[in-house]
Amino acid sequence: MATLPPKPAMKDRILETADRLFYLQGIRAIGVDTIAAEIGISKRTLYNHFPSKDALIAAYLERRFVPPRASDKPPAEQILATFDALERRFAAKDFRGCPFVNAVAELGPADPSVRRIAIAFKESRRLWFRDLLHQLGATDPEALATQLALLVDGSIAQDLVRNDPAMARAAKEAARVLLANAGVVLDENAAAIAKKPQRAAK
Amino acid sequence: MATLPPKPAMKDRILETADRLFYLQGIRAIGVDTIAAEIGISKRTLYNHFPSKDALIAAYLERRFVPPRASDKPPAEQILATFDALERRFAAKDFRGCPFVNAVAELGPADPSVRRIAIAFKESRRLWFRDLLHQLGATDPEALATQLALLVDGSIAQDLVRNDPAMARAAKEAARVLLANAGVVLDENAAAIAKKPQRAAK
DNA sequence: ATTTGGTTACACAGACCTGTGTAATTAGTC
DNA sequence: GACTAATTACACAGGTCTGTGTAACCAAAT
Repeated sequence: MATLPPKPAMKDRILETADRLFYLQGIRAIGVDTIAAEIGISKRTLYNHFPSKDALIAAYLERRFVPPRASDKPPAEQILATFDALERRFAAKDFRGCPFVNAVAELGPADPSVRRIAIAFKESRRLWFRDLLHQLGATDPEALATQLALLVDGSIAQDLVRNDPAMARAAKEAARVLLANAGVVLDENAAAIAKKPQRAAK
Repeated sequence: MATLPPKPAMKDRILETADRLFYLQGIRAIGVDTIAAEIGISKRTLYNHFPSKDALIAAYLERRFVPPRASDKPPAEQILATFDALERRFAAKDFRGCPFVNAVAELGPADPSVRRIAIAFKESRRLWFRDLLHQLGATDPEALATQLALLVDGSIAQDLVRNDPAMARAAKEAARVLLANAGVVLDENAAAIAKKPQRAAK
C-alpha cells in the first residue's frame, strides 16, 4: 500500500544529498550521476526536478543561506557564543570551510550569481554583528562588526587548511579584546549579571 | 657536454602560464590543453616537462610559496605594513584570494599534498609574526601571532567575495588594537622612535 | 654532415561530464 | 478497471579532460 507518502520530498532528498556531496567534496568534483546514484534514483528524475546542474548549485547555496536567528540572550554573549559554535563545527568531522567562500573559489569569477549570494551571506552576518554591537553601545559598531566578521572568516579559512578547532578560540580571544576596546563590558559572569537586574558589581 | 643548459626557459614559461591561469580561473577549470595553447606550444612538450597535471599543480603551489623576507625595518612597522601590502594586492585587478586556501577548497581533502604545502605556508607566516612580536616584547607572541594570521586570512576571504580592499584596512585597525593590548608601543612615528639608539640596536 | 635533443602535429584511447529522448513501469486516484 | 503523474532503465549525443604513441622536424653542436 502506501508505504511512503507519495510526494514527501524527492526534491528535498536530491537537495540534501547534493548539499552533502558538494560541500564535502567540491562542486566541480561531483557530477549529477554521482548524486543520483547516491540517492538511488535515475539521473532523469534529478533532471525532472532541476533543469540543470547550475540550478542545483544555486539551490544548494540558497539552502545554505540561513540568516543568523535572533536570540533573547545578552548581545555580548551572543557575539562570543558565535565563536563557541564555530569551534564546535570545526571539531566536527564533516566541516570543510565556508560553502560560499569555497564556491567562489571553485567557480571563480565566471559565475556572478554565486558571488552575489556569497556577498549577501557575509553581509547578513556583518549586519547581525552590527546590530548587537549597537545594542551594546559599542563605539563604531560598523567598523567593529567588519572586524568581527574578519575573525570569523579568518578562523574558518585557517581551520580549513589546518584542521585546528583552536583557531576558533583564538578568534574569540581577539574578539574579546576588540570588544573591550570598544567599551563593551565583558565579564565571565555576564550571563548571571544580566539575569539579575542588579547593578552591583561582583 | 660539460655545459648542458637545458633551456630552463620553457619550463619556466609553462609554470608561469600555469600559475596565472590556475590562480585566476581555478585549477580544475583549466586543462593542460588550455595552458599549452596559451603559450603556443604543443601539449606533448608540456608533458615532456611535467609528468602529470598533478605535478604541475604541485610545482605551481611550491612556486607560490615565498616565505616572508626579513627586513631591517622596525618590527611593529613590518607587521602593520603587511596589511598595507594586502590592501594594495586587493586593489589589483588580478587578485583572487589565497592560492593555497583556494587549492584546498577546490581539490578537497582528496589531495593531502596540497594541504601539506598550504599548512606550511600558513605556519611560516605565523612564525614570522611570532618572531617579530617576540622582538617587540609583546605578551604571548604565540597567541597574538595566530590572531594576526586570522586577520590576514579573514581579510583575504572577505575580499575574495566582496572585492573590497577596505577589508585590509579593517584588519589593520584590528591588528593595532590587538598589538596595543599586548603592550606593544604603537605610534604613528614609531619608525622615528625606533631609529633613535635605544638599546642593543644594530 | 651526422648525431642529438627538444619540439611539433596529430591521432587516439579511455574516462567522465551534462543533458536529452523514449518507452516501459509503478503507484496513487477517479 | 481506467486515468494520471512520477519514476525508471537505458541509450546516446556532444563535449571535455588527461595522458600516450608516433613520425616528422629543426637547431645546434660534433
